[in-house]
Amino acid sequence: MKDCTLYKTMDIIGKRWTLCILLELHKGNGKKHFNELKYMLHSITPKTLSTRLKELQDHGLIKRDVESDSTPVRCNYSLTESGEEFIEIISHIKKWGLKWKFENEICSESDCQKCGIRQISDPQCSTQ
Amino acid sequence: MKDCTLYKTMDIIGKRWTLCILLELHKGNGKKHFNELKYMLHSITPKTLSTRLKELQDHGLIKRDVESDSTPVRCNYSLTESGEEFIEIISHIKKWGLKWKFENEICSESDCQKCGIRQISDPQCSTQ
DNA sequence: CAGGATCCAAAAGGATACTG
DNA sequence: CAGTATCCTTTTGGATCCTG
Repeated sequence: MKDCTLYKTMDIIGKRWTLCILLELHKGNGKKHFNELKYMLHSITPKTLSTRLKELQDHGLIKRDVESDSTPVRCNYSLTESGEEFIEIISHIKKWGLKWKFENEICSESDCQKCGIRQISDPQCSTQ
Repeated sequence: MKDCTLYKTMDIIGKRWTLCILLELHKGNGKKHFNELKYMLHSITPKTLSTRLKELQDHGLIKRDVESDSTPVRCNYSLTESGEEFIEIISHIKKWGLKWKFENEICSESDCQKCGIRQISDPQCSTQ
């Protein structure tokens, strides 16, 4: 049971802050620095952020680019292709949550400003 | 951030064993007893199983029916409509996991006998 | 700026025994 | 049979300080 694709996947994306980080990277223009992420996810500690970023890199959902010509060092984090595709799953979860009343006044909006995920409006798999 | 539909939903379904339980209920004919589940998820403890079942009931994904004419008491657990629909999300997660190589030899099969989820074969949202 | 190191608190979950 | 109670281990993540 534990070596099933599903559970492997859930082990990666089921952890606290992971979805927040993916969404934060999805919302922006595509690149964010460490402290920028720390600021957006205002109650995350650097240790936890660092851990999550490393996990997501290891599993190929995000990538880390160092600006070579900057002092001090700056690192750009962005979603990879698999990371972007994962956002679709998050959309489905949101759609399900909205349908079955796991909602609040903000996420009931079709385009939630907080989580940056646009609600899927048709029954097909929109690529939003 | 924390009161978003997404995070509420993830709080419910992101916990260890939860997906296993939903899948176990999905695989069967629709009804399973407590000890039956405990046996299928062989390393789960009754405490954890009890906790998860209660959570899932509270959130409406499963229902619990007591067989009134039995001694000792027997309880049937089964998926509700929202629970069944959630299985579709699990299918999407599996599809994503397979595409991006979070796989093993078993779950690579289009119909995984272990997790009971048939891989979605077309790009649309199959209701499997 | 981007983290690593250390210490600590809280929570989740397992083992085992017991009960209506 | 279907859990509950108790105890305990492991995991997780937060706080804080430090560094290349």
